Amino acid sequence: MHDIVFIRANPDQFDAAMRRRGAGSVADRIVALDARKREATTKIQQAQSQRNEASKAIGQAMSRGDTARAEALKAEVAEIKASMPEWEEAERVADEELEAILAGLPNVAAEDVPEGADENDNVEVARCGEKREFDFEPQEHPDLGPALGMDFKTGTKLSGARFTFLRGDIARLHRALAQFMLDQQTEENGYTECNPPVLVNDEAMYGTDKLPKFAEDSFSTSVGIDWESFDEIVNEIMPVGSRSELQRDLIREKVRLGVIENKKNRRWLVPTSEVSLTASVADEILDDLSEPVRLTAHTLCFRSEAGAAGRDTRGFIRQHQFEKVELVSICRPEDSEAEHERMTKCAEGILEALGLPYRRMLLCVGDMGFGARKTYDLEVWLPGQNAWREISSCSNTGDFQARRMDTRYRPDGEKRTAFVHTLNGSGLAVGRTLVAVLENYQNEDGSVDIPEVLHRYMGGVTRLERLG
RNA sequence: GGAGAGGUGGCAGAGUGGUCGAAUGCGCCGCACUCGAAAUGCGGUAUAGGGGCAACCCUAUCGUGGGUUCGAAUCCCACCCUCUCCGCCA
Repeated sequence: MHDIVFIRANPDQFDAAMRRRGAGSVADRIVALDARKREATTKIQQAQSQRNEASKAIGQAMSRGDTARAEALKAEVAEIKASMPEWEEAERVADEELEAILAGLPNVAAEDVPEGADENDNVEVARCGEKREFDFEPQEHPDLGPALGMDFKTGTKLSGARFTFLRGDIARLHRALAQFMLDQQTEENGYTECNPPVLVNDEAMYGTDKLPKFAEDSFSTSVGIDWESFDEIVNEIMPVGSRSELQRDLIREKVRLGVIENKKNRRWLVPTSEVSLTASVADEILDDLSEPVRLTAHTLCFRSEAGAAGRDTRGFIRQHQFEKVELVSICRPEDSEAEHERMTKCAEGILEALGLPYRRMLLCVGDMGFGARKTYDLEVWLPGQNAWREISSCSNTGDFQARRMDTRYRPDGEKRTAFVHTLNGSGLAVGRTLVAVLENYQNEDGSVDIPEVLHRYMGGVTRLERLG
């Protein structure tokens, strides 16, 4: 969410920033709506002020027993109030449109974010670790995995495409990775371990900029069936006189199957625990931010992958359900750049401990997410695919989410409040890390060595062997 | 799911139609007393929006959204949340 006061004062600068992010020029429209809204607000407030004064006088007249005076004043108030609905409507209309426009605009990119259209324009800023020399042709994980218990067939049988069933030691290795990541982030890097809900309400999703624009990317849930709204829906589709019992039953069945959505008890499956962790401070005024609030959680994440039809359909890279250890920081504006660097290092530390080669990419404006000011992606080397693949994304959102969530702090010694900055990063995506371990630590016979740091989580198992 | 109770400032808690942004207590800040501290006394202590160079003024906010009324923390409706008991459940 953007600062309307800033847009009002710097419309050209704002337009330039939005054009940079591929949004059109909107400042004129915003400023006009804002002016119209404030005009209406002022009119309403003036009327309210007069009404309040007159009402007070009526109270005084009544207590004196001067009913004639009271009646005269009542007539006066009626006149004052007559003009209000019109202005209230004008305010509502302007405000709704203004909100709709503002909620759909991406964050302003930081100045040091490179220009560019897509991932090809991202800039490599660092590379770490040595690519392993293979004396055989390394396999891709979808070829390697099934013999080790990565069962794509059963996943598909249960849930459809993009679901996988892990069985045996590979399932344990997956858990070990998550445990290790969580331990490192809490023990070494000072993050507080959290275990948040993964089913959240609209407010949490809106505050972390997943709504309203990206509703299609997440799964939503509902509880039971709201039969009262059902009747409304049925009447809308088909007025009472015109429908047969059969048609009514069909509609009823559609509601039951969720074809017609029941919004009443809706909750969202989080696409990332960034949503739960960040929104945990929504509506708060934080007292002390001299040290950033650092939160981490290992949770399931759910994504519809609506925009990725056909991409990465093979393998474990892009699943509807996956696990991730998330890092979130809440800090003062002056600390967020340093915190962004620190957070990225915390994510990199996992790759280094696992001995996985990676590179750090600074995303160009065209490839950045909606809410980000600046983003680093970490890409891990996959020798089987002979490619770098994203395994972490660390973003500074500045005050963009804080404004949506209304999260503030009190700067030292000041009476006023100011918006915090929020940052989020993966430390790391667990499933993709499993893929990286498989491809980087594979042996010619199809077994996979388990990195040393994971041994203490594996109960004596040091290698994944082919099953049966 | 059934029955009941309730949601008021940082916290506790009063307030059932008018001068209530809201008593009182606690906490916090300042001042006085004191060598210093405690105790005591006095004063202050919400957020947001709009207007003004400023002092300051206006408006809104008592879970949320509607409604009744000249006027709503107070009355009515819907929703959300919390607690207690019963039922069910990992």
